[in-house]
Amino acid sequence: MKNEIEVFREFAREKGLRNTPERETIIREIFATHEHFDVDELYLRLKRKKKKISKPSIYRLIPYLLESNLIQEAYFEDGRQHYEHIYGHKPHCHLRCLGCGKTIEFEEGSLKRLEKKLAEKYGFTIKGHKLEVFGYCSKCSGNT
Amino acid sequence: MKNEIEVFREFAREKGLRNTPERETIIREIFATHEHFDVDELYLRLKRKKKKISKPSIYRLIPYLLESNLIQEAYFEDGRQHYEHIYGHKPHCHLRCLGCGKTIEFEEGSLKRLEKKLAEKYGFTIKGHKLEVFGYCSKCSGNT
DNA sequence: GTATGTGCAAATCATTTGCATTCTC
DNA sequence: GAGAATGCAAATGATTTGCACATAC
Repeated sequence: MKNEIEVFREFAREKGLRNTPERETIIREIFATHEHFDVDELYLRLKRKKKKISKPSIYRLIPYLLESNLIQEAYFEDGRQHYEHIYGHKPHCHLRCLGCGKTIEFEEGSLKRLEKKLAEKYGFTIKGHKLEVFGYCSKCSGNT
Repeated sequence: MKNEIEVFREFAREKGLRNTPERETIIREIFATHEHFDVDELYLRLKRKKKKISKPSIYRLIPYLLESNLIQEAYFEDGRQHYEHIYGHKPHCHLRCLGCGKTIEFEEGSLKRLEKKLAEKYGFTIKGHKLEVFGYCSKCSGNT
């Protein structure tokens, strides 16, 4: 299987975009951990590693990463959009604690069937879904 | 069944908040149509009806409307959070067209079972879920 | 009477944009 | 060499906050 850098190179070639060391650095950092990220966090991670990448470069890259399905939006919180890398991962949903923010990923096969059903019923071409379940984890239960 | 105004009055009393004509006007306007709304849209709707309500008053009320389960977040789009009133409605999910923004609401009973399963497996107290399915409607299919 | 809510104007903060320079293809 | 991408600084725009005045309880 191609790795994420190769995927982006190919995507860029097909789209007439250019590949740059900055873009490869950003992509490598995104895939370096399993963590979700927001732009500011990612920027700081890069800064800590002495990579001189500006925030606008990150912001300008994100639409392409979404389009090439390397990442997807995970959730919007505290006024910031959070993303996660999905290339090479099974599709999954999120269970989030409203107290401490802890996030658990889980798979849910039944949504495939649901997508098919909706496609037929409403004539949609389905591109994806986003399911978030929220509540309080065992530690936070009772605090609210 | 109590109406939305009564629900808020009771919520306010229990919380030690105050009820004001401005707040009732906002709540009435939210429930006046079935449409989803964002703060700016709601503000303009009120303005059109010659109601002098400021945006900060809307922003300050929203957390309480969420807490009292009169509204919930629907989706985040174009840099703005969109809400919908849910009091008196069955829980539902959204099917959104990435092309024209058209939104269809549908019910999905299987998520109740999923919630129960997650609660047991991870020890969570589940408060709710948000499922969005996206794709292209029949009109927009093929344009992308 | 007191604490809370309101409107206004100003502040904040994530994201976007203009622009001169640099770099890919 | 032309068109894209970069970094910087400035602009944008949603949301929040400070404050003086008004008002609900």
